[in-house]
Amino acid sequence: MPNSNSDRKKTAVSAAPERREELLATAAEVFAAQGYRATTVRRIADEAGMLAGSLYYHFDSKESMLDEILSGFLNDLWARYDAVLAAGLGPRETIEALVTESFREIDRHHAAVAIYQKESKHLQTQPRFTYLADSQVKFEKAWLGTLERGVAEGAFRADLDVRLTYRFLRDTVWVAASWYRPGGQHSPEEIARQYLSMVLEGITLRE
Amino acid sequence: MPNSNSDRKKTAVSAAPERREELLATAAEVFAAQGYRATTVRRIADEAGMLAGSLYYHFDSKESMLDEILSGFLNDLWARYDAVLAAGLGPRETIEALVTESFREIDRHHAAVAIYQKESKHLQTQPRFTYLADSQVKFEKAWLGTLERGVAEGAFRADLDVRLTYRFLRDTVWVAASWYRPGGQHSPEEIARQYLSMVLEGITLRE
Amino acid sequence: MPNSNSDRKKTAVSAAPERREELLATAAEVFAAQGYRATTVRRIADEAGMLAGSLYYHFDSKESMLDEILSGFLNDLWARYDAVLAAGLGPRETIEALVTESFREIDRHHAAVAIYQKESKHLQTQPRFTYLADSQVKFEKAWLGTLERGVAEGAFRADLDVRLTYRFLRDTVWVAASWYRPGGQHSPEEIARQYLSMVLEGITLRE
Amino acid sequence: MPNSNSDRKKTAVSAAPERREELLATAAEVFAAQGYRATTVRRIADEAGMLAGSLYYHFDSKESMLDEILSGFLNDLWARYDAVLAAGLGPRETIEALVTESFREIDRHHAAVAIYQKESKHLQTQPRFTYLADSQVKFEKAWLGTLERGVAEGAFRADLDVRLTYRFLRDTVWVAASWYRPGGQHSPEEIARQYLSMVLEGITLRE
DNA sequence: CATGAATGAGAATTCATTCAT
DNA sequence: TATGAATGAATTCTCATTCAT
Repeated sequence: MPNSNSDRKKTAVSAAPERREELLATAAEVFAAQGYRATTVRRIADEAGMLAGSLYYHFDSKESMLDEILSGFLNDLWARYDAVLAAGLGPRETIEALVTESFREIDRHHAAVAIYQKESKHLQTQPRFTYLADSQVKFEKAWLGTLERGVAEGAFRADLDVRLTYRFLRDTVWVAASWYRPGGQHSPEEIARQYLSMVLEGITLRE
Repeated sequence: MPNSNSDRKKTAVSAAPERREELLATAAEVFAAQGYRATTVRRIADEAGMLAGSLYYHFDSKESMLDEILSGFLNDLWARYDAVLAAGLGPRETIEALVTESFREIDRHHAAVAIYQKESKHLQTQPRFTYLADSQVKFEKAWLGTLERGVAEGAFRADLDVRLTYRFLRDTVWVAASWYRPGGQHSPEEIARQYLSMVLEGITLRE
Repeated sequence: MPNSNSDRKKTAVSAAPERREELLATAAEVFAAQGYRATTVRRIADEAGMLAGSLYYHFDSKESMLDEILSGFLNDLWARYDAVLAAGLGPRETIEALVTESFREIDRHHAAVAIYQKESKHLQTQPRFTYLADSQVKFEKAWLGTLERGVAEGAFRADLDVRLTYRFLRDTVWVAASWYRPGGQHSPEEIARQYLSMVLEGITLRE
Repeated sequence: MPNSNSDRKKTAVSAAPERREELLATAAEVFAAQGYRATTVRRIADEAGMLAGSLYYHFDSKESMLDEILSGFLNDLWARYDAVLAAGLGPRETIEALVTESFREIDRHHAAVAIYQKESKHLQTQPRFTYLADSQVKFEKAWLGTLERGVAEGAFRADLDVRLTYRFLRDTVWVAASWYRPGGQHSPEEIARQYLSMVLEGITLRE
């Protein structure tokens, strides 16, 4: 598990875990909309209908809210990725499954993903968030490995720079969190299908 | 014109424009690395070898530095996009040219592009930065229009959602700013070529 | 209504109004003694026994403290002036009542009056303080009108320039705030009596 | 002489004394309009058509400009007051002459007088400006003395508090600087005449 | 004489956080 | 659990002043 923070130090009271979740969801929404730094604790409290100080009954810092949001998302993500990777699929099918799971994660945790996109790069440098870097390494291993396997097995083109392709795929998928809104026109699966079609076949028409 | 701020209100002094540019480049680098909010004016000054207060001889606020960085980038971008759009190319060639110019812009203004990526969404709501929204509208018109023309003329597949394809392309290109470093292994043109190949032909191998 | 600011935008919190009043009184005292600009927020906080930042729990800016002080004074003043003007007195009695009420206001709000004297002229130009100008217009209407009525009815001399007389009276009264200290030798009523005697009868001895 | 600063330490260059006077006049105007503290050196320089730093060729500080303005005014004032006091006039004539000279001073130095009104009280506490306090003492001696002499000789009413009357007269005269504009409708002498008439005879009509 | 570019000492303000109630 | 009131450190910005050119 990349996120050592999942075994939470008993922050404040362990009580009413639903309230925590509610508050975290609220916080995630605001972090995603305004950026972590630009978000004041007071703003989150407003949104939650309480005073800023009251949040400290539930969490011990603004940073720990962020931590919990991000590690919650990554835990969930890896549970699903690991299942895919353990399934023994071929390279193309693995990519398809990973992309689909990713869009489902965006659907489930869209605020967390948006935060992850924006903040992860410079958070990684802080000790508390090294699990972000760990996750990225593992992520790269999974995707790059699959692509290389695909090239070796003749499923994917050999004339493309694999690292470039990896980045292309990775960004392409996650950046969708910036515009995706759950409950919109397309289901995650439908978006995944279209994305995969573009990525795998290209947008050029052929007869 | 998306960036009405190009006709700059005579900020502090019109002064030595090279110094301004230097300072803006420094600021852009730091903003890109740490995020706009997380960047302190003092940090920029340190990087520039002066005291925080001294920056205010050249700019009248941290925000106006950001403004100048973003509008400078967008002005430049639109000059090139407009040239492409005025060239009367076919849809596929237009897309190729736009993608190539975009990677060249990432090369020239990589810090500005990174900032744009991270901050533009919530900056758009501030009156001072409405030109960001204007630019985005114009941007969408140019790309979406070209894609639609391509579908109509049989250059691009008709079975894909065009808006989705547009977002896919757009994100695909710009997000590269997050990892691109000028002077790296690949030239902007080389990256553009690979990206275009993926996007146009897909990554699947065919005989 | 001259002081549109009386319907206060819910500043920080509506909170314990006594604390606010205490703090405002402290602030007014310091503003009056040192001048608004020369007064630091830190000085007010010191005087109030708290840290500078803590003041911002109660007020959202130094300026809003000033605003509240001045509009509080003017609200009070106009309540009393309006009562006098509605009482249907003759010109001389009206002048006597206005002068007396004015000295009572100086007694009640001596710091606010001193601030008003020093700062009102250049504050009027700021949008937030237009009510100062409005008040002055209303003020002039009340006093000038009464003087003119007095001249018309033969109560006051006709050979004096009425506007000059108005300014003379107005300044004469308010400038007293610069030396008046509540609880001093003379009551406001006693001072009013002497001032009225000078203004109405002159200082020359006659048999 | 109360203003020991008239024998100026050779500030910067003694050169071009007309330029100094011009600059001081400009500074005085701005100080009077915005208040000393609220006036920035940059604003004065703007008004004078130069850059802020350039002022320091002429003066060694913002404070020394203020000093020069105030002491210039007081020197001039006392030259005239002393002449009046030395003329051996009766109390009423002395008062008349002092009032008239005062309004002439307001005409000549209206900005300086306005500044004096606003700032003198708290400047007095600074060592550099003790001459303001000295002047006030001398001033009180001259006016109070004349009033007392007038009461003793039967020229003025004995039923008024002399100190109150003194303050009344003093304030009444100087405060006029806040609205007086040279070149306006009334000459200083005309204003003096009306003021004296009010103060001496009162504003009540008598047959 | 004047400019341009800085300095450095505050100033107001923000905000995460604490804590007694 | 939540509130109200504060703390204190940091942050942006201001401005008088300096000084080499």
